[in-house]
Amino acid sequence: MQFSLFNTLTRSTDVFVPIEPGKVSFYACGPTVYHYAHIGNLRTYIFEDVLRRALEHFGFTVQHVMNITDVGHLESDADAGDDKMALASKREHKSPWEIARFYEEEFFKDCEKLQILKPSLVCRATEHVAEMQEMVKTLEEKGFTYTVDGNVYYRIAKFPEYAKLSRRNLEELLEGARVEIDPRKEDPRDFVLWFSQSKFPNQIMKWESPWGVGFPGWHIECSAMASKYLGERIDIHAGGVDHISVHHTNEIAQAEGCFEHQWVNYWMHGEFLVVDKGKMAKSAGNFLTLQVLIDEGYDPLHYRYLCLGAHYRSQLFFSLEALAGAKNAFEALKNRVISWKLSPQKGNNPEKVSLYGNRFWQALANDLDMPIALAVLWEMAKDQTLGDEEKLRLMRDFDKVLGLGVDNFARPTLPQNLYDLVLKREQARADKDWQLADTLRQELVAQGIQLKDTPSGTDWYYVY
RNA sequence: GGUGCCGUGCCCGAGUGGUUAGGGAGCGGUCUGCAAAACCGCCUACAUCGGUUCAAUUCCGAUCGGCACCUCCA
Repeated sequence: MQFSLFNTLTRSTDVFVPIEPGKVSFYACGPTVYHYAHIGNLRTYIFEDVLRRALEHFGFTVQHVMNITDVGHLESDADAGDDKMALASKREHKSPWEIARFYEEEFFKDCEKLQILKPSLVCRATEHVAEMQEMVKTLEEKGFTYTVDGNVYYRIAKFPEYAKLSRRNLEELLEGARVEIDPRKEDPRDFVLWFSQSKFPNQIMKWESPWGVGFPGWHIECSAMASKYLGERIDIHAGGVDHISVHHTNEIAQAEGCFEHQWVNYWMHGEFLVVDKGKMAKSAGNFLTLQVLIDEGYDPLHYRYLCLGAHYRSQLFFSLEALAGAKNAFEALKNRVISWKLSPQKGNNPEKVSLYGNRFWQALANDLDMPIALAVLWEMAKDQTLGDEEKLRLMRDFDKVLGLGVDNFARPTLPQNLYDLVLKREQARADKDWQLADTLRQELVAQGIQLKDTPSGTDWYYVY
């Protein structure tokens, strides 16, 4: 099966061919850890997780590296009132390092709840400042930089392919520049590799450097760490669409300036989660964390399921109504799977089984077309010519990329007092005391337990 | 202001030049002691206006609307 992916670099869906047969080097831009991740951020990590799982299914050994940006935005004098968490942390008298570590841990807790596989390797920017400085030095030696007042700038003019990923022309960038221009720059489009003269004079995180005491520019960490762990040639580099025109463009300029050859073969970008007022952002009002959804009574996997329903390159319109729909679908699917587990009919339809398997994986192989894959999954689940055992086998296979935790789906065990009620009602039914039976059922419903009378006995499940 | 993407039924969301994915919600039926689940059926679509075509939701153009990027940002 040919596995194809949409490559931002070529703007086309290309057959994936790794540099080294059977192996994939995969770098995913990680979180900036001075705040909780919001569900928009998490959508991107779910996309990357599906990508990684799909690669593994198709037989590749994936070396998945993710950075933690724990420097760069931790100025002690953040824009007043803008970053509530930073202010809160300040009140708690935590250092930037403590803040960073705290949110890094929170981030991975969220990922775990969403069943996002942990990267093979996680690297922190603060622990790789030396590597970044080395890269800046190399760029300096090759003439890609200039230094003014201790700030080292990347000279865009020296890298003609600068716009190859964003496909913007440089004049447009100039015209569009709406931010204040650093007068030290030769060209407004140049960017900083090392700051010794920050616009944030109270920066707490500082390092010695050949250019002065300061801190690295926003983009150098990814170039330096990705290259350190994955080499000078990388198969896949992924992130959010917002990174195309600045962050990844600058990463390319840095890395390819150093190596003098193509750095990354496939660039992949996940689209945004959007809400009424636009993309989810840190402005108050549309900033939802996973915990908020949990507090609203949702399982993190409901959110994962919601994300799986949309293609990663399409914006997803988030609403609680949409999430509720995902929740209902997920719970219904879960209950089906549990019923397959409880009374597995063998079934004997190997042709159909392999057909469904092929269609599902074919969809994934077509640039991770998860919406189509889910449609195949539902068709399979409702196919009465398949046995439960066959369906379960397919679901377990599909779950390798869905990551919904099919193996964990189980009929809940009831607390003794509720189980006693179930038994009591069964006795009432046997006695044909329908009134008592219905009363008992209502009591259980009030406790969130829905009963299901079947020819082989009474079954139960939680209603959410 | 510049650039790009998008506008699908109550909601989320695929897709295709002609036979209308999938899920959720709703409605009706079968089943059930009654339910629930399941199954069957129904219900709402392709922003607007032109054009190309035997035929357009699908191609082209315009308009309106939304979003994103150009600036830290998933």
